[in-house]
Amino acid sequence: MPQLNGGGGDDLGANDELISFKDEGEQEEKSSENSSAERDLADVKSSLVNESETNQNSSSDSEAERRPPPRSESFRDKSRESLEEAAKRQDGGLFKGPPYPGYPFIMIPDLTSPYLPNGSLSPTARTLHFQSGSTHYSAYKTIEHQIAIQYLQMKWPLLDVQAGTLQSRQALKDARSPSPAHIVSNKVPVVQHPHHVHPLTPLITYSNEHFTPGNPPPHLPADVDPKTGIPRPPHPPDISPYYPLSPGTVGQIPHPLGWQGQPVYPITTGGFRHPYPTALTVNASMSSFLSSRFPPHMVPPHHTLHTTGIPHPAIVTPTVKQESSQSDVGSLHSSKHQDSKKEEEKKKPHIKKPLNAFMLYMKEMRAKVVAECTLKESAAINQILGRRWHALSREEQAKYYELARKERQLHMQLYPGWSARDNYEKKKVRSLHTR
DNA sequence: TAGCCTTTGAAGCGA
DNA sequence: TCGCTTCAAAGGCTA
Repeated sequence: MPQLNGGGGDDLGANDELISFKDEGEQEEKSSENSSAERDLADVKSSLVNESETNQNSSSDSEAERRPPPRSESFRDKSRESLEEAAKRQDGGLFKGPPYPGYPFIMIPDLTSPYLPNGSLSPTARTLHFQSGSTHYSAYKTIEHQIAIQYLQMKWPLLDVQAGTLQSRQALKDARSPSPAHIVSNKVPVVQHPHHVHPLTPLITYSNEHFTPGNPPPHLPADVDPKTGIPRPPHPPDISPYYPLSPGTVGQIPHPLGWQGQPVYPITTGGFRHPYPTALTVNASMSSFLSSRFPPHMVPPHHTLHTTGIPHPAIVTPTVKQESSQSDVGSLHSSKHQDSKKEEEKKKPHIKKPLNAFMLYMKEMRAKVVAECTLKESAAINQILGRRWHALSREEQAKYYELARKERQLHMQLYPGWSARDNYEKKKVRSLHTR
């Protein structure tokens, strides 16, 4: 497993996956990623994925430059000309490039100076400094700092963390992703498009409302307010920006990214009986989160949101049971129904497995891939995402491994007795029948 | 309408 | 310990 600290960690991925990146040079990785959308789209559009293809014609130099040799994307090299032709065709129509300027490439922190005098990052500079490589990662003193910054960019893909560009992008954000905008304005979001809900929302919900629009650009100290210049408390190295709260302590922990000492986790403990002991503040962000993670009928109206009792995304209330109960109201009151209802009530809510690193990555990038191409089938999208996952640099992958690790840690804290076996056995019966 | 497809990673389980 | 299996998300597709 790759580790942020270089070894001995728990679960940052397979070493064999990352070894190949060590000698390939991340610069090529970045460059390849820049064009990965076109190639991915071309691949998918031409033939989705033909796993049976061989590497007989894989001697393309340009291809070798863009892709790590160990990752023999066998299907990629076949009919390269046709793929390029397909890409050209799509380039003129279907493929329009990333709809979000600088995203996801902006996720790559760069300490060079592609920024405009006002601190913003010119679109051209974004591309250029993206292609210039990632050697500046070393400028970050700690991986956690890096993750925190990247997290800000992940949380709001449309939000240019560079100070000064916020207004120019506000229109775009408002039009396509209300999350940054409404958080900025502290207004209640009206509609949260599922595709633009940040996939890491489950994590964010534990620390939402803390990322104000003036998040410092990566090249600025994270603890300085880019607007006011007021230094902010640095991120405590021992507290995760994603899971800083633990039962009983969350109320006293000011979020490291919080502003002017604002309590980030206002905790109300009264009457909380949910498996999640840490009462989560329900606000605009949470409302959006609920809308995206739960069926509409499960999402209470915003005005009824309470500061407690918010289910964790991992908890799936048996909606079918609820619907069936509602449909039976006033119709049947047989004892059989009542018995089954009691049994259902006794059943524990379905606690889902915590998402792994790739799942987190998929959730984040799915909307982008869908936006770049017209594909909507998850099977095809996942193929693209799987390849992009392998194309990620170690740092980028480590970011998701770290998120997944924290997700599991939180999951363990919230559900001490939960085991993957609980869900495993439920579907095992079905699988035995179907497979 | 349930299940499949497709991806990676975590976890469980049996040998 | 190793290898296999299941599940997590997602949405179109299929029987």
